Amino acid sequence: NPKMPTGEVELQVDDLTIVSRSTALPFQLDEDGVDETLRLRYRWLDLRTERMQRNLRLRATVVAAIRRSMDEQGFIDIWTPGLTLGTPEGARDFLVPVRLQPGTFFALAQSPQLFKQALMVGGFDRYYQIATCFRDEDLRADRQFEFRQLDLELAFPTRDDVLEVLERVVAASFEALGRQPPERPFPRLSYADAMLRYGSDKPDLRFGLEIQDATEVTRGSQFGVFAGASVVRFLVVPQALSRGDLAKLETIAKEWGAKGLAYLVFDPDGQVRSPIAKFLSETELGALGAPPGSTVLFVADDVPVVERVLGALRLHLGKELGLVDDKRHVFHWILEFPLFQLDEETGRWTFVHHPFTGPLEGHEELIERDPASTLSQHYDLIWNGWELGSGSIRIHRPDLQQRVFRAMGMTEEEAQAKFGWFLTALQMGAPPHGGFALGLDRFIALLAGEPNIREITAFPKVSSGSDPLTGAPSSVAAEQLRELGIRVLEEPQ
RNA sequence: GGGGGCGUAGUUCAGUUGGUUAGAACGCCGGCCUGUCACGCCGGAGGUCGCGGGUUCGAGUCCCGUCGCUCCCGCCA
Repeated sequence: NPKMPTGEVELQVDDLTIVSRSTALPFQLDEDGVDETLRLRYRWLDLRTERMQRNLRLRATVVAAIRRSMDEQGFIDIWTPGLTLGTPEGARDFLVPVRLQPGTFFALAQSPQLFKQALMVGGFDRYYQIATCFRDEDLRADRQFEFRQLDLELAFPTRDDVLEVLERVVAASFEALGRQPPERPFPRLSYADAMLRYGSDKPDLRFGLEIQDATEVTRGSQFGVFAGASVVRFLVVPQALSRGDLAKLETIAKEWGAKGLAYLVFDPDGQVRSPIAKFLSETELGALGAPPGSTVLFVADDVPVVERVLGALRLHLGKELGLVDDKRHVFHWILEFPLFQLDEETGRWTFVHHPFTGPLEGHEELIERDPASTLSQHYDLIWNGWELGSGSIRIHRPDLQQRVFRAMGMTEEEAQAKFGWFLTALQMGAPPHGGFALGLDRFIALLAGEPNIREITAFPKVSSGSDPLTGAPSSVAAEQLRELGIRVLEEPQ
């Protein structure tokens, strides 16, 4: 049968020995759409499917290419501990009780961050590792308790040196799969620009539909909502939307925190449909630059709300109206994130990414004076709207590190208690350094065209955090707990 | 912690405005078939409609609760 790959092969059987028998299978391996829990419970069968074979082989190919690229670029692979010191900041730790010292706990590493910085002080000027990280937070399509990241750090790098390393790794991965690598260097966009034009710090740049600002035009508007808002921004949708479309969009806008969604529909015949048209002058209407056959969607509010809502609408419309070109692959960098953000619970300044991120050159003296305006040397790598990873040029001077801790309301004693060993390390001739962490699972899921990272993980957990294959997690024997000096207050259901 | 979606044979699904013995395909079991290749033909087994409660003469269908899965928000330095 010429239609089959092995259609020209014919075997003549002389002798047949059955070496292994099978019971009836719980599902058929050539069928799509089998319930995922069932697939995971019998993962050894699911792994036989073409999809899983393809995905895990793709994963191995990419990992091999990454290691080759890192090796060629002069990085050496060093392991850092999985069992380490817990940190109250950041993600929740997975805690591991310690038998030899009852009442104490290790935390499973959330990232090798401080260890890799210590490696820089230790004279390994190009380190990398495919590190397993653990975070006890709710699972998502793109998040598991444990995940792998390509973790790397360099001594004496410029920001562009770091970006170059990553761009080569991405290109090597594409090449290993026989694909055309994305054009380099990847486009770069400041955080401020990204928020202004796309309402997101990880915009999908496969389509335009940029957010525009009308605050200047509407400042003295007759329309009170516009006149009173901090900012008024809008999207010009290249379609005259129906009443039903607009109602749907308003629902979305409200879900994201907007009080309402003002619109102007410019019908193809030149008519304007809108409850607010009467408030707007010819000058105001003209300044929007919306042609017939389009719709203008306004959000007027404080800056964060406007950004969030229009960012969400832009993404929704991009998909809904088919503006996203699935064949395109857009990698880009977001640069110059703020260093601090206000913690709404405590009212204190806290770090945006982690407290070891260096301030942007020239922004050092803003740390105390104007935390909100202090920009950092942090950068994110984005692929089609997915955050693939992030990195920064770190703080390598102990005095600067202390100032950043202080700006976040941390006393010297607190800083010592939490990061004392690390501050001491910085005091002993730490070289300037910086690095990156690339989320391997997300990267590979995207390369494989899979909608979630379970599909590129051999034995993943489901979103409740349990493993349908082994049944983990489980309660443990009383004797085990006694040995650890632990008493359980809540029995499992 | 919050919001949306899903849950019916082993699997994927259908199941009318609530109505009699809950169906199909594939799989499974038995039989037949000496050129098959999604083999074919004949026959058969297989259901606590996720679970619990309620409304009703009557519930797969309506209501309440609960469990599981999933997507999202919060969270994820």
